[in-house]
Amino acid sequence: MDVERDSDMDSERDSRRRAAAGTAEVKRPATMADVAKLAGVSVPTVSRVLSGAARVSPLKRERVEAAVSALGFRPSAAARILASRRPKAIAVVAGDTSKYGYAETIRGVEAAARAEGFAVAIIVVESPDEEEVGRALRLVLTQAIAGAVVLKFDPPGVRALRRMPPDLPVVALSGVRQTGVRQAVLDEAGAAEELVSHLLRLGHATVHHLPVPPSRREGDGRTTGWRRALRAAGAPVPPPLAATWSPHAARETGRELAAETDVTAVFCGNDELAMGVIRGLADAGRRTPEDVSVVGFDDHPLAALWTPAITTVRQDFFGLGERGFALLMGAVNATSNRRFSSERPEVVMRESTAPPPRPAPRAGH
Amino acid sequence: MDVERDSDMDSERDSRRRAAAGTAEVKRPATMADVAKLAGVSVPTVSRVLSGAARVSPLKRERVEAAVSALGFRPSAAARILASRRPKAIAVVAGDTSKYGYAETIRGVEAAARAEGFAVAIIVVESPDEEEVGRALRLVLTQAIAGAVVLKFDPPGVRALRRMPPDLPVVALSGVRQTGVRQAVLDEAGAAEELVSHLLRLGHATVHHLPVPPSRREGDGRTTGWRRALRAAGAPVPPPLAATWSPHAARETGRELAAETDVTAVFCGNDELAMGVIRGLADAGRRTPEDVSVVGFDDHPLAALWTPAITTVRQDFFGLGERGFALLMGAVNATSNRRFSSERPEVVMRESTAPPPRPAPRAGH
DNA sequence: ATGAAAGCGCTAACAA
DNA sequence: TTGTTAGCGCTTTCAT
Repeated sequence: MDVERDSDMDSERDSRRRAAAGTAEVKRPATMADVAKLAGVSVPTVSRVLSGAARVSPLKRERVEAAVSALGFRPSAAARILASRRPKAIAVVAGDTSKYGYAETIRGVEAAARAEGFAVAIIVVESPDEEEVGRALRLVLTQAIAGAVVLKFDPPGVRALRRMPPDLPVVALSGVRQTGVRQAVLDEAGAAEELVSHLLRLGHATVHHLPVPPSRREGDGRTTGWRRALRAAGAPVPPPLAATWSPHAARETGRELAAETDVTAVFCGNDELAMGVIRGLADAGRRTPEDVSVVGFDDHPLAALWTPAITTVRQDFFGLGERGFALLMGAVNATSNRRFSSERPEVVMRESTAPPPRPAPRAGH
Repeated sequence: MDVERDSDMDSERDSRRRAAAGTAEVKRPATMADVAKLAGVSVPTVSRVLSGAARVSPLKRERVEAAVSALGFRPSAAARILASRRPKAIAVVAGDTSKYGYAETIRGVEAAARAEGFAVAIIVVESPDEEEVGRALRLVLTQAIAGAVVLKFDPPGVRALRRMPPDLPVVALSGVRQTGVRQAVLDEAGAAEELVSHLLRLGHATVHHLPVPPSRREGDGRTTGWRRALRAAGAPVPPPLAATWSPHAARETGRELAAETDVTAVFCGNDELAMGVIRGLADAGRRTPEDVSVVGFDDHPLAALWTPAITTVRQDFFGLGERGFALLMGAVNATSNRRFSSERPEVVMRESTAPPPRPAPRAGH
């Protein structure tokens, strides 16, 4: 393994820096009192300089700044929060952090938070079990935070949201509207309905649905929109396929679907599932979109690169995260009492959809 | 948009809960003193019950617990940290959070941290600019944290690491060994060398390289391993292609590569780039692996699903994150002075590699 | 504009 | 086992 050459001195350099910072005292980190003494001012004056709140004479300000850098002083976050009662961090509670939608949403929250000087603490809730949710919540509550954003994308998120203490400012992020809770949403149902309607208009007799694991018994917004589109068109509503987050399971599903020649269109709960289905279909010799149309959801960064490029719904997860943070700040600073923010995702037509191979019995209107 | 039915009462329920928690006082959150008074014990006893540190008589313990839940008491994290000097959070500093390797690494850190009761604060450093790095660092340092894990995957990470204060426990995570800093690594160079050697043994005269944007001038571990393999085999070392993180740019590169019939093998800095290259090659009518072999790096979850399934190197980013956290805890608790942890990623053979179309002029050794 | 005094809400020593 | 006494290192009145 290659070793960086320019860094051999790092540890030595560190200890030198450490010694320089120590100045008079032994090893205890410098406090504001140390700075005040060295600068010949009072502690509150140091505080004023550092927080920039009140006006301080240029002379003292200068001496304070000099003392700060001489001592390598860094204020204690804990003391600051305790005294001011204004934590500069929020928590994000999520069932996952790695999957595309989750990761992008968190990225959006983080970017918005960082712009306001807030850090974002991540707490994942792995399962909806009572115990696991409790553990996660306890972890959230032992942090010094101003509020929390809960990703209500899945059962763990739903459970966690339900158990958030009522006096902590909370914002829920999801695809389904819910009253009573401050929340930002993406109108998934509307977009799903539009996407499925498009398939129906292409002439498909119906559209099958492979959902992602739903956050609610009734199914999530995507499933709702799918059902709505079918009903509106008078098309039969086939039972949803077995929900999964795994593209590999979806590939298996695709192979099985290949045998059923009456399925000509599949609406997948997300793009990764669509990729799996397309691959499974191909394994079994059925082509997309010539034999079977397949659509996804989310506009995963690789959806446009897939063969064929996947028709999908672009979800602005990053923006969802940003809106969630904004809502939370409104609550934290009591600067706004907006409780709801919604955006409509946009259908993106690509190559994975086409009319069914043979005119379907009851073609679209 | 559909609205959840069971939640219409939420806000009303909340206010009821709030009122119940308020009991005697107005709206100030309950403190330990309140609990102590109600339970008829001293404040330290309450503390003992809550932290479980010292033994408390069953009677008092019970009364304390009753008081706690009656008041809906939750200890102040800030006060706790200030008094105990033991923050229960760490920071992760990263140039990105969404890309596969980053997201998985963070997930690993978070999981390990959560198991120890630590929260993970994410701070992203968007660019290596002096100013941006300073901003991010300031944000890190205004948090009450026990230490930090820095993802040294890119220039922002490298810069941030360099500027971490010497008295904060820090662990670097990367693919390249560096002395002087506590770090966990993946031996990317070794694995890359193995992968490229495999291509050479297949009969390719040389292997071209499309790097990800490197963290160092000399190139990262992947590039180093590639060069080493070529040199060891006496193969020519072509100039690396233009580095990028974008699969779409890689697609363009693939299209261009299609014109150069002497390139028969391409080693991509990660799987997403490999996907782009394969797609671009296909756009131009060249097939993988019949005409051109393409390999990636990381074992992205979609690499096995791609057509053709991509030969790559499986990187255990999650494990990297876990190891990083463990190293950090060793430093924080002064319980271990291990400073280095390395794992060797594993080559995964799949379908995107084959011998070159025509026997190359100087076939493998 | 500046300093003195008084906490913020908890944990850590210490004594009992 | 329990209570008393001191802080932890800041920010916030409140004088001046």
